[in-house]
Amino acid sequence: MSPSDHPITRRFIEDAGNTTQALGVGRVVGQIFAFLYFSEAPRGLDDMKEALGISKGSASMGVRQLEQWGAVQRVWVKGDRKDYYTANDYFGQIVRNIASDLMGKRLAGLSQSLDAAERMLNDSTPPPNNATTKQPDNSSFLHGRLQRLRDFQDKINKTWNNPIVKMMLK
Amino acid sequence: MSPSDHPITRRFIEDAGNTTQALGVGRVVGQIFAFLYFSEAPRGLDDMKEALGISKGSASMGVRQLEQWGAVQRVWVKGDRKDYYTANDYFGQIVRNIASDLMGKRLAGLSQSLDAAERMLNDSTPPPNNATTKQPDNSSFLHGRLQRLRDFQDKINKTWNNPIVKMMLK
DNA sequence: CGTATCGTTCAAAACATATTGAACGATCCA
DNA sequence: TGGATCGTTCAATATGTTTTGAACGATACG
Repeated sequence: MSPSDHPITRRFIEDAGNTTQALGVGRVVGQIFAFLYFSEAPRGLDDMKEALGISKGSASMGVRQLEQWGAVQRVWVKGDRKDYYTANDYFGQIVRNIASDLMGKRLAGLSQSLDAAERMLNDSTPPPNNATTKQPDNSSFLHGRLQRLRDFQDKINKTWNNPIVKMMLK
Repeated sequence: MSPSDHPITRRFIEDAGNTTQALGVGRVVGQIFAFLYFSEAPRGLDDMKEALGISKGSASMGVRQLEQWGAVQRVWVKGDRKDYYTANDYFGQIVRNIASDLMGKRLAGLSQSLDAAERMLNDSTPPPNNATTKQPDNSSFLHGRLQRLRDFQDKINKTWNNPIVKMMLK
């Protein structure tokens, strides 16, 4: 009995697929997770392939993604050399992992851009007492905006790492 | 002087575009916001069109999206009947607005699916003392999984509405 | 060994989404 | 009122992403 046969679980599989797609992570990822989540017994690539109507390649890539996020766990079934998987239900941890993965690089990128900006501004800043240098655009405005960005970056990091927040999601 | 001419701001415009694209919200949205964020003076659709190399239609749609999220504000420039815009820098509020918009519908969808599931399960549950009814799949397993989903839903809502979290992002 | 059965890879194709731009209605001004 | 200048819309198109599936290497087993 496959979850994709049951009208209830079929709907959740659909929902999960739409959600992961909206997150920019591909629809099959969500589908596979939901399929496993509603499977009592572990499942292999061929089960997913058949139940969800996807290719074996998709199943392989999707399940690997899920594994990297700790959303899914590989289990050994003795006497069988296929890979079998089950879904984790520590949603809080999974969400944190995914968010870290998706947000992390982006915050690092922002940090780099801010550093680069600061460097360029310092290099091109004229000696303070040289009054003749033209200042074509209002560079104090730019400084202010960059500062606001730094503040925001800090706040995000602090909120994300806040123990209370961690606990609430755990 | 347009932000898109400045090497520093040009980079932020690029970053912002990539970020919003990754969020599944379209690249121009981020580009427009960064452009406005680094413009001291208000800007009109034609400014965006020229500075970012996008069509007027894109500028119109993107700026409207930003307006709905409270990320951008319309300002009147007297003697000109064009629409001008400036960027807000209450990032915390903006993030909350966007997250509510993107997450809200999805959580509502989950809620509906859970309700529907519960209804279907109740309808098809046999009278407790009728021992002859077949129970083809382990329905207690399904119940458990649905319950875990409900718990998760609750936790997300509570965390999101928690005053501490609100304050940290404000 | 040779064969069968896995999971993985990646170029090509299918698909989905964002962007364009011409047409349009609204508004302003002479 | 007529013409000019806005912003908006939406079908067509361009762009980008996901999915497929044949080819492949690895491993188990007779």
